[in-house]
Amino acid sequence: MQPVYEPQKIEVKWQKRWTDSKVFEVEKDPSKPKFYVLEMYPYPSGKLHLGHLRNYTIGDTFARYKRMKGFNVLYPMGYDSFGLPAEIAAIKKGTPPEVTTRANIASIKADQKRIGFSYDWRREVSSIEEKYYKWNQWMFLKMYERGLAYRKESLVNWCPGCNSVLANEQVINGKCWRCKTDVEPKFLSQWFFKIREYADELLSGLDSLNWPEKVKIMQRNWIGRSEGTTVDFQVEGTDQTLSIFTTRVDTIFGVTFMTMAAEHPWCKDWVKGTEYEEEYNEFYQEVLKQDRYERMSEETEKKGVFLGKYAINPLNGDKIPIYAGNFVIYDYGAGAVMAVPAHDQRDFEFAKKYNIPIKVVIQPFDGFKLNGEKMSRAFVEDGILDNSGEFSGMENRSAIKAIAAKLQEIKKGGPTVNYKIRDWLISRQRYWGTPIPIIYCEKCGIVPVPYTELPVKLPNDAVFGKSGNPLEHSPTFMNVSCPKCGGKARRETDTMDTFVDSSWYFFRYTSPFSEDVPYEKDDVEYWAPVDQYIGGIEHAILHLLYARFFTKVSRDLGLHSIDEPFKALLTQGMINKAHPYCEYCDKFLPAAFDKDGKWEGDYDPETQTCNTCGKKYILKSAKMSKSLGNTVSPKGIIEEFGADTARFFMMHGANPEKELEWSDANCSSDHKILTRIWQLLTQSVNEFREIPDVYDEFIRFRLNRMVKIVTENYEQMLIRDALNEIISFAEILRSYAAIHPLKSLYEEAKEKLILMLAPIVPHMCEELWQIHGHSEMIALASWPKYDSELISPEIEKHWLCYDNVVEDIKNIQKILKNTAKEVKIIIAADWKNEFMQKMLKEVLDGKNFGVLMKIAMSNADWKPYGKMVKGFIQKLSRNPGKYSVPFKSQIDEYNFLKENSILLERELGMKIQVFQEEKAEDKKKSQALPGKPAIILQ
RNA sequence: GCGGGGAUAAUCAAGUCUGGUCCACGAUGCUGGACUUAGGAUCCAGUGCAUAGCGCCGCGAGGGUUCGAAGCCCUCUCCCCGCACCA
Repeated sequence: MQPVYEPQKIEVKWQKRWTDSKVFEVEKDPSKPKFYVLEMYPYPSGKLHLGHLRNYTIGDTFARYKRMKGFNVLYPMGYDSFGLPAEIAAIKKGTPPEVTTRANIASIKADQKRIGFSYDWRREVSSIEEKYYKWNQWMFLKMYERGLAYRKESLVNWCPGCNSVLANEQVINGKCWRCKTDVEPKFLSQWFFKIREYADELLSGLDSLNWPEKVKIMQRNWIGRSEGTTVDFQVEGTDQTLSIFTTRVDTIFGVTFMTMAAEHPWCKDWVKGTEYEEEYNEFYQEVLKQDRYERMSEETEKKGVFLGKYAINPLNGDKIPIYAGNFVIYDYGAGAVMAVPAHDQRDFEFAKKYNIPIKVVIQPFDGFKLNGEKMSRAFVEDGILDNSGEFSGMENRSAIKAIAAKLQEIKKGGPTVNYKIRDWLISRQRYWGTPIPIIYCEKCGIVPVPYTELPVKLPNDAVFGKSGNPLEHSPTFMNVSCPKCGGKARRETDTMDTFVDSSWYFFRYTSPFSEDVPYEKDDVEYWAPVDQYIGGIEHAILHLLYARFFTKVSRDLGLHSIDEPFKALLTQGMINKAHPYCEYCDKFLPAAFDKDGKWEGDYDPETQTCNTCGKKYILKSAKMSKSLGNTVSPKGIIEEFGADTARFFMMHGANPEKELEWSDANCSSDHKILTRIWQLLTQSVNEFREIPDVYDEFIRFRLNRMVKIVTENYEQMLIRDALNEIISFAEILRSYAAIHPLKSLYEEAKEKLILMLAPIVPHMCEELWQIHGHSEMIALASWPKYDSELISPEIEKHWLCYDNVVEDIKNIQKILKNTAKEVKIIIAADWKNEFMQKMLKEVLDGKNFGVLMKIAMSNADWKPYGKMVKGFIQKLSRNPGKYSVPFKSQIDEYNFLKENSILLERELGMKIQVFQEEKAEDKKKSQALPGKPAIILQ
């Protein structure tokens, strides 16, 4: 009896066998090629969602494929388990963060196991474990020793929602990346990692990576390398020098004022006790109050106040007034800019507002002379230097180099490279993170915790819900004695950004049990770098930049010799779902239910109307989100159809990098497809053939072609394309099964089909593999090879010709309403074959109609068919690509179709006769072309 | 504003790099049929127009290159994403 497809049963069974037999547990083995597949480890927020399911299914499919290809595959999983949500839960519900977190990990892990991912679970890493975060602290101390970790007071991003500061990378459009609250500027003393020190290498390293270009561009822009010149402006009456950065040093003779960031500490000093103090203070307060990102917007009016000081232009000695302005960024460059109103639009507007002179120093190439007083906007294009001392008359591009050289010569600056990226602020005023291993001693100041005292553990007596960091309310944590002098001291209460945790976890996987070092060098150097990393685009800058930085730092600490952590990166597409959208209100209509399950959405599903305006809504693709209420739970799919269907849907819906549209209909149809394949592969064939048949050749051709295409697609992670090829071969195999197949070939085809599917639907394939008599698991079976001789372009052409004949016959049958019972196939005359082959060459050679006719008519064999020849040449020259000659000669074509007429009869259920044109009598015979025989239905 | 990616049949979506059996993969939906008491089950077929097949139309709009364009080039329209006073 044919076994029934029972996913719930077989899936759990095979999951247990995989665990029991430890098939996915790997050790380093220098004799085998390694492959490291990794998905971004999740924040355990409770439940696995479809995005996770997709991410891990992509990775698991690829890992399983690489394993079958003979690689020693490292494929681990872990949890990015520190972070704010657990702490918020502690404040709201009183449950300690650790309890919430561990419960969430257990829940998400159970879901992952039920889907059957092939992780080496022994290597699980969780950042909340002391044995893990100890090494965060160790790294911090190493970086502190090297000056790569430092504490500084500066203007930072404060998120009132999280009650903590954020790194620049974590501020998206002025809002917190996590909770979307508007961030505020604050002056605070905080810990930083000196990522700028590595800016150049982080930039150049991108070139070697097999990453999406988009992500590389985003990182390049973020790092923001800019070549320019530093110019030292002495501040008159002080010993201070403003070393400003400019990319337009060619305009230096046109500087008529300087602008400082209002926050710059010098501003306050300069105005102290002067007539400018009051005005400045007012201005400063206004700037501070302004929303930081509103202030940055280009529309905001440019404002400033004079500070009562002057700077000296190092090249011409001009005395230039210094202003504080609201548009200068404090932590880019020197926090001050030289202003050239004639050649910079922003400076121009500022100068107009405050009546500052406009001095033209670059004149257009076209000879038109600009006049500073009459200009209505700045002239920012290239031109010839004017009013610029010894540089006047120079073309401005070359003047940049000349002036920079001059500045260098007189020791007032010179060529400089500047970066937009700022150091990584890692302090967080939160409990649930890695404590920063620093002690503040009343006498000794900042004292690092000795290595022997690591880890600095999180205390159990922290109180949640009070204002500020819970660690401040833990006396056992706070109060310590100084490791140096033994005196009274207190601990740093800031914890580290959780992005520190995720910056090296991929190395820990390679060496999860090491105790004296973060990871063993041997292990890392065997397994790393990650060969294929898979995750969301949202980390294009954040995690992917920090991890690269950490890799370079740890390399320089001698921990390993790897430059880049992730060789190849795949960013998976979003998951969307068609959702009600009101065109009149111009918004998506959220779905919602109240506590008792009563409908509370913004639309009426019965009448398909919008609740606001009452008009009909349309369905539009929307990103799955809690706020729209259009999420789908993987659990539901697994309960209804099984894990393999869930996986199959994820892989079949779209290629990994593309957006995937969720649809219930597609999901159940995918389950049908799987069930059909199961039936095909488990049905018994009653009668086999002994004698080979032409159809066997066709099957052999399609089988080998399928293996080739599928292999190539898997290799490029085009899993959907691979799957489509598999499905279409399954249909061919079904028709083969129906015609008493050759036993050996049929079995071979079935097994290869199972092998091709195994990475995607592993449980079903293990079961099928066993049903086919294998005692070894398919998880470790080897990937089949294909015979490229069987899929030569020539053979492909032959079968294409066959397909065309079938299609043509079906076409005519359709028109005749299936009344014909017999088919005559007439193969084009031999001269036509030769004619087409030769003339095709001439046409592609670019000869025109007249010449072609002359050539053809000079051939005695073709001359008798003058009229026909003319028609052919006309057709040929219109589009030669449409005509190909699949067979060497008429007789080859005849034999091929004659042999395959049995197949045609089977496929079409009609009697087939094949003739040569020369021996046929029907009028239509003249229509026959090589590879396209004339067809007559009767 | 700058940078990147798109627009393909009723819908989702492949093909675009490397122009030529593309009368555009695959799936959904729809239509018809088979099996049926019935089916939202299963299976088969069809799904631009024309037609005893070889033709025509068609890949956002318009133009161009070519023997030949969904693909290459130019112009335009619209959509998405990232950055955004960076001196």
